[in-house]
Order: sequence, then structure tokens, then C-alpha cells
Amino acid sequence: MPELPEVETIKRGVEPFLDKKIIKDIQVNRYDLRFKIPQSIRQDVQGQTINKLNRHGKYLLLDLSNSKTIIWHMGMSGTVKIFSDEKYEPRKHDHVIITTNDNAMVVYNDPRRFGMFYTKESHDVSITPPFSKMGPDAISCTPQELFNNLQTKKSPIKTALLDQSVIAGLGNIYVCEALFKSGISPLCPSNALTQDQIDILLRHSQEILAVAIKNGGSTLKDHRLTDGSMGYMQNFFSVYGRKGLPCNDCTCDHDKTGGIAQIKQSGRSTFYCPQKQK
DNA sequence: AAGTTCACCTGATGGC
DNA sequence: TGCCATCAGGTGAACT
Repeated sequence: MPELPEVETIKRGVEPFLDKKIIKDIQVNRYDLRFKIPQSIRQDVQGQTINKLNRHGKYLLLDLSNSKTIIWHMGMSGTVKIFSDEKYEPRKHDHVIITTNDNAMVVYNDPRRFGMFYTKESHDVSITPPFSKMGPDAISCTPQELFNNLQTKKSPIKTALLDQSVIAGLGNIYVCEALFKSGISPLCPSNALTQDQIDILLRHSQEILAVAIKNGGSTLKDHRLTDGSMGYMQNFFSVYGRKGLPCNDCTCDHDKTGGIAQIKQSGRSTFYCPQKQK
């Protein structure tokens, strides 16, 4: 589920309940996520104040008062729900529960368990994987940075944009949407794009991300805001999940093109309009 | 070495 | 109704 807008939505949802709060307790129901949650997690975080919440790409980072950082990734199906006034009722796949000093419960639920939740010395976070090799966050990435990172890549632009070392935060939905808005074919070799095209691509990417954040992200199946409500961005997709349908503001000859095409690139579905994206 | 495929896991959906 | 195959917002290991 969670690409940058969904993670940002989660960050904004938990921030009032976690920022400057003390972790009174942490309960882990399942340790076997994408990576094992370390057994030391309780002693690493219990009693610590959360000094700051950050997001880089699709990762949430919680800086603690003991100079450790919680590294948190939602995988494909992770959601976070806050129980403060509402009474907590355990649900299937509630794997991690943080209770704060003012008795808010922040609950991480992840059916597929592709997510990650672990700690690291804060000092080491940026100099060890995955962050040591991660590209600039998509929100603050500059056209020059993106151009430079794409220049060395021969793979199709769709595949390159999913590579978090090129640009961090884009996933399958927003890459498809951004390429459509930019009129760029997902099949175009990355190093064949001009700086002008990349300017356009980045501008549209950042605009789509901003709109998506404003709409609380996209709820296809799992994603929810931290109050349990749905995101709305899925209602504004131009191409993603719209195989055979007309593209946004369609002026194409639908009988001729067959509408939006779905292809596979590096094992993942790509949706695009062959007419508008050459 | 860069690019592609596979494995990880659960749940939803569709065909028979 | 059940059973099986396929697919899904991501990532890193294991291939070529």
C-alpha cells in the first residue's frame, strides 16, 4: 500500500500522539515481519521520549532521547491506528502496540507482514543501508539530482523511478500517474530523457504527491488514516487500475487504442496511455 | 555490474 | 459451496 503520500498521512496522524511523548510501553505480538523485530526492542524504546518524527521516502523515523532511532516501514499492507478516546479492541494482525505516557495507543497492523520495525543508533541511520544508498526524498528532490541519477540508468523510466536509490518515495501508483501527466512513455530508456523532460516529470510527480497527501493517500485495500477513515486519492487516478478505460480528459480514439494499456515491467503492472505517452 | 526475477505473506477476486 | 490460480501499494536476495 503505502507510498510516500500514505506514509506522510500516517506520519501526520501519529505526530500529535507521539511527538515529545514518552513511550510507556511497547507490546510486540509478532516478531517475524520482513525482518525480525529485535528482541531488544523493549529495552531500546521503553521510557524514552520521542524527540522528532521524520519521513524519508516510504520510511518513518522516530528519533528517541537515548540516541536511538526507530525505523519503521509499512510494507505493502501496513496501517497504523490510534486509540486514545476509543477503547482498543485487538484485531487480527495487530503486531506492534506503542502506549504513551498519556495513554494513547498507536497500533501497527500489517496482514502481509512485509513491513519493518527496528531500532538503530541514530548516528548510524544515514550511513548504513537502506538510507546510505537511498536517493533524495521525492518531495524535496531537485531536477538536477533526478537527472543525474537517471543518466546512468538504461532501464525503462518506469522501472528506474521505482528504484529508491534514484528517488525515494514513489511507488507503482504514483509513478504510473506521474508518467501519464508528463506524457512520457514508461518504456522510454531513463538515460534518453532530456533535462526538460525530467523537469516536467518531477514537477508533475511532486504535484501529484501533494494532491495525494491532501487527499489522505489512496485506499485500494488496506490503507487507512490513523483514525480509520479512507483516503480519497484513488478517485483521482488517471491510469492506475484503469485498463481499457479512457484516460483522464481523454481525446484519444478509444476504438483504435483500446483505452488504457496494462503491461508488465520488471514483474510489476504498468498502466499507461499509448496514445498520449510516446 | 546492472537489470530482472523470485521469495516473503495474507486476503480478495474470478473462473470452473 | 469449494478449489485453484492470479493478483496486490515493497523490498532485498539471488539470479543472468
